Amino acid sequence: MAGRADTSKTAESSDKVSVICRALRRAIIEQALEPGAKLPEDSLGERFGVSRTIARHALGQLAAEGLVELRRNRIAVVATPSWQEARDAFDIRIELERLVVRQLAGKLTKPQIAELTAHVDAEDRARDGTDAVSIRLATEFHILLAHMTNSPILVRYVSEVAYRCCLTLSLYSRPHSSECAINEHRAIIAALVKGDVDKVMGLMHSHLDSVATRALVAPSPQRGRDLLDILAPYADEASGDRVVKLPKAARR
Amino acid sequence: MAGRADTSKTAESSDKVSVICRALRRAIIEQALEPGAKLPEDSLGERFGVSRTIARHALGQLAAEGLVELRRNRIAVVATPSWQEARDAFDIRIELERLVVRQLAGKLTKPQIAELTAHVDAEDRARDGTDAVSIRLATEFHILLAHMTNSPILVRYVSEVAYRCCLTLSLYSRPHSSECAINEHRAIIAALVKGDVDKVMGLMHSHLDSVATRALVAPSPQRGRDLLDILAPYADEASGDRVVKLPKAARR
DNA sequence: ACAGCCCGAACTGCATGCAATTCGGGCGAT
DNA sequence: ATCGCCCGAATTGCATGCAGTTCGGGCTGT
Repeated sequence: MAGRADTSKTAESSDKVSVICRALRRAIIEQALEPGAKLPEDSLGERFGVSRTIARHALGQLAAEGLVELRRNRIAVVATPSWQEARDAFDIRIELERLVVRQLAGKLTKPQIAELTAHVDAEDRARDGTDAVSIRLATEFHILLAHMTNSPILVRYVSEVAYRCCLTLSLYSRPHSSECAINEHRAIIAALVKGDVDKVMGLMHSHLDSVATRALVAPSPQRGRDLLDILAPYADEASGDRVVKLPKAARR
Repeated sequence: MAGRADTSKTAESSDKVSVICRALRRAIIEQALEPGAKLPEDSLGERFGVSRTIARHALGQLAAEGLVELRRNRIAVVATPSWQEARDAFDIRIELERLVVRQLAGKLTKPQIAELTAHVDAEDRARDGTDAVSIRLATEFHILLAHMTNSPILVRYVSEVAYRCCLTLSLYSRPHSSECAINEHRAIIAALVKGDVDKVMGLMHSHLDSVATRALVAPSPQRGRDLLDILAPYADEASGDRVVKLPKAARR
């Protein structure tokens, strides 16, 4: 009822493909796979005991979700969103999740409330564990909320954009100090139960916004890591003076 | 500048696959392919001059977008969203497009304004043409707006959800009386140029909302077309009295 | 040393082939 | 007649094979 099995109708063709997708998604949001990590089809196929065809199909799905970047004739890599894209993703996420809580306010059933509080408790318990797990749990809290709207489309979009945000956090955030404040999750649950629509929408907004602004620390001139962009301002003067050599270390 | 080529980084692996995707998307939103239409892999491959592998991959992508439904070991079909899903899609769309115009208000460049008005003029000119074309143009107007935000993610989501809405219109709408009022498009452009954020957000909201409510005419007891649901209320009394026969015509 | 070229290895793009499953029509039983 | 079963055709699920492209390291010339 409350938490559905999710394999229902959200694409995810057969089984093997979706298994790989799930595994990779999880690896990505737990930062076991960093942005830019290579994902050769054979390796994936070998690791998961399937042929390249299937691995390839899975990569296609993940690319459609924006988690993976596919370049023709080149090895697929974990997506490396630009800072601007990260900010855009958070903006979208804010709107979508406001919609979620708007639909949910005052409509939660007892078992749903129990499930949510149980999840937050789990988040609490995981505080001593690795960052990876707590990040995943924090994200899953939001996805759990989306599930409760019973709107598959909303679930899909919230999930996707939440994953993307996770991805960007691993790029642009500091050691993410317990990033998704657990107390804010509790506050959201409380406001949802109380049925105060405006309050809960405000809470969700500030919750996400604070995560975004705390994490996405300004266009940070250096962290941009895209060689071309970094060099752009110097390009004009390149003729006048010799630029520092970048023989090999600069690649990749 | 204004209207980008879009083949940039939004997944869409190589070429052949994305060609098929685009063709099918278009066929779907122009209602050449109705919801429920079968999409066998071989036929597609044959039609587009590729192997089943590629056709299959394309179907996977479209399924990820929610335009196609994939069932294990069964022929893929054009998605048939439930009425509730249609309503949900419109709700999401409203939020997303409000975000679009919020970002755009007062920020449009001259050439962008020209492009928009040119598009609306094209919509006007197409009024005598087939419904299919005018529906497509109306949808493309919204996607064009999204493009101008320069946010690939927003473009992707707005496009997807707009296509989905198109799909549902072909299911639940009446002959859609020039459904996406062209004048409302003009009004939106005007408000965007004027830079009145609240006004334009309101306009977009009511524009989409009116399309939604005018088209999605209530849960309409009959139009539901899912035999099982229709019969559900009668199931209890089935033992007492013979139900009208439904030998073969009832199927599909 | 250093840059540039070159060639083998690695990898992707795609088609094809085979096994498993579903579909659909005809045939026999009721 | 109608229902149910059964079997061939259609179709999917997946692996493999081959051709074309990219990658990366060593070699050569300067």
